[in-house]
Amino acid sequence: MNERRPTIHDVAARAGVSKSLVSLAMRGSPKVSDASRAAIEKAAAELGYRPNATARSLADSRSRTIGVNMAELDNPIFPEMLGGAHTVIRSRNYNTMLVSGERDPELETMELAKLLEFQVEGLILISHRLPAETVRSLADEVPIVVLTLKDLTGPGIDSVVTDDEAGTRMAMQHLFHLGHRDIAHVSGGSLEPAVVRERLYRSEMQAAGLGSMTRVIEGDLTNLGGLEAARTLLQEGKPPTAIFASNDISALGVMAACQEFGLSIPSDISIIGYDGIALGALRTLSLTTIAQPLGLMGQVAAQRLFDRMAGTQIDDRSIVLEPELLTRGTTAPPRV
Amino acid sequence: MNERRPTIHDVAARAGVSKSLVSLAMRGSPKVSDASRAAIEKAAAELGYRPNATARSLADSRSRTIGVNMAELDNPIFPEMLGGAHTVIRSRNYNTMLVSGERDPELETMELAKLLEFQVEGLILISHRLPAETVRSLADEVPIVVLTLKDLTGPGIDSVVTDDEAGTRMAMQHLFHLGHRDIAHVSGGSLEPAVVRERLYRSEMQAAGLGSMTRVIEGDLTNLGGLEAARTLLQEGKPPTAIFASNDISALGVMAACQEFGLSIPSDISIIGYDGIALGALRTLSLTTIAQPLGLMGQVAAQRLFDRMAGTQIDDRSIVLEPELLTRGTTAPPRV
DNA sequence: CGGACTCCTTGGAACGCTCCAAAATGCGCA
DNA sequence: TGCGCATTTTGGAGCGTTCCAAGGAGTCCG
Repeated sequence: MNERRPTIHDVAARAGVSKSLVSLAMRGSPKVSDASRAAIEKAAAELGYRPNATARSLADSRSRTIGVNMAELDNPIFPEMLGGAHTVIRSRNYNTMLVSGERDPELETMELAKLLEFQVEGLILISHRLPAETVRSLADEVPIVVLTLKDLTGPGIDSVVTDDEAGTRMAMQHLFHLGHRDIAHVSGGSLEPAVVRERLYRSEMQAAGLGSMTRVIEGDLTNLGGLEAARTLLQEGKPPTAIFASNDISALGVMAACQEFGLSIPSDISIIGYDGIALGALRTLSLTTIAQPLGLMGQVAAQRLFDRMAGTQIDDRSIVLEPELLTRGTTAPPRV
Repeated sequence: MNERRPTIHDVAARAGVSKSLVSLAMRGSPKVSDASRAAIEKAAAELGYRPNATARSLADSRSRTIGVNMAELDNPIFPEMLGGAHTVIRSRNYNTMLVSGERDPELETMELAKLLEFQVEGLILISHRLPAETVRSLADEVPIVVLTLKDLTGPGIDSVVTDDEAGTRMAMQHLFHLGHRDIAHVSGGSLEPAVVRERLYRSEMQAAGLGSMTRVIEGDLTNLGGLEAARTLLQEGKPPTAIFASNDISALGVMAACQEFGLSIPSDISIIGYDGIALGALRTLSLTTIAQPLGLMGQVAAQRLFDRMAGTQIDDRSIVLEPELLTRGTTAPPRV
């Protein structure tokens, strides 16, 4: 490796100008004469000069960095959102500092603290397990956008979500239109989106006069959880004609269980998921689902963050995007 | 947001000591008296003091940050590797700065330049599209570990790969043992691992006296590529009894094509992939594959990087990990 | 030819921390 | 009581930038 990296001083010396002028030239200021600019660029190139972003951050107290927290890697919706956010961040010439709390609130708090020490100018929480209070106190130091959870509000906190009520309604209507009446739900635990989906499942069943057929089996949004929930359900006796799973990953588990029980999809049983993970489009799976615009959510989150950072006085709010029904191969009319 | 963040001076003033002592205390130096330490901690807590990592980096010229490049997000092997690397980086109390070149060498070069400006102490290239020369010149400034490509060597460059020759041999032996002789290969383009896998497929066929049955259809490591390659193959006439795909994602495409052609897996046709993506374990898919220890590869890469950064004089080399056959549901003896 | 401008260019003071040499303090013991 | 030594504490000089007020060099015009 190198001895020492050349600094702005070295460039200045070599170009025969002052460090201040080099600083201006490096930032493309229009008030540098063509002659000086040329000399500086030449010197910089010869020395292999690279500006030191750390020093720059310190001097102008702008880190040009956004912190992103992603609690879990095993559900692909999060990397997809990350991709969207990342694109916007890069296009603004900012950097992304990524941390992961691994679902452990304490670890997560520490990781976020590190981000703040690095002076990130904004925070995107792609998924988190923090108490609302902690998030609020962080928001006191830096603007925050929370993805997928809208229950969290407060000064300096925005959220980006999709309309889970509408989405669930679309899922149920899709099944109703196909002629299903005996529809079970594999739920997803106590996190907000799962709760909403379960609630809407129930109310839609009720509204369709199918209150008595309502069946909810506890899942946990994982593949295995879906598998086991569906096994439990199918062991009980007469299978429903359709299952609405709280997310795609668990829907895939449900599919596996159905296959184990010799049910063919969609002729014996229809399955619909929620999320729209890229994976579900694989021809092998072809999962009907309610798609959230995952990449877009990430983009919108990042954009919102930049607006906020720009200081535009804007209200704290949830940005609600619309989900979309993707009819693929796992749903069909019930057998008559 | 806040007016101004408290600095070490504010803490010093409030605790009635010098800034130097606060600096020592904050870093847990043993030479601070208990009384001072208590006073400092109290003051810091009251002010909500947070050390400024940027200033610290500048002062001791250590950024405590590792840069990671991930060219593409759509093959899940990369996020899995990222997860492994991330864990190690965090455990060393370092931060991860993530960039993505989106398969565009020019963009990628710019992104990496930004990382260097941020004074990252090491670089992990989880996937990249850079000319070898560019990588070598980067390695002049900072240690680099390259994942999945071993053709790249040079001072300061290490790589972490799995033994693709052994892996491919395992795949072929697995099929041979099951009794397959008519085995086709869906290849993966010109990147190194795919080339090796294709070469070994050919030589294994040859060695088994099946040179005349060798059939390679051009794929591109994507799902769609696999789908189309397999369609082409199956249209040709008599299908092989087994297909070895260059990676899992394309193997899933191959599966879809087989289903389209009414072939059931594994009774009519066996399929084996390569990579061991988590997804392949989903019960719905149950893809037999040669697993690379993806998370471990990321961990090893990060560890290697830290060794290198510690200045231990070590040879540049490829670290080669062993792949493993995961026999799942897509392979079986051929129909007799 | 001098003043008023405009354009460029400059040195020094931040930014918030670490490092270092040196000063202050405290303690044991002769 | 005083000296030596170990333990604490301190101010100042960086780290590589940006920012700013001010200085120099031309240029134009009366």
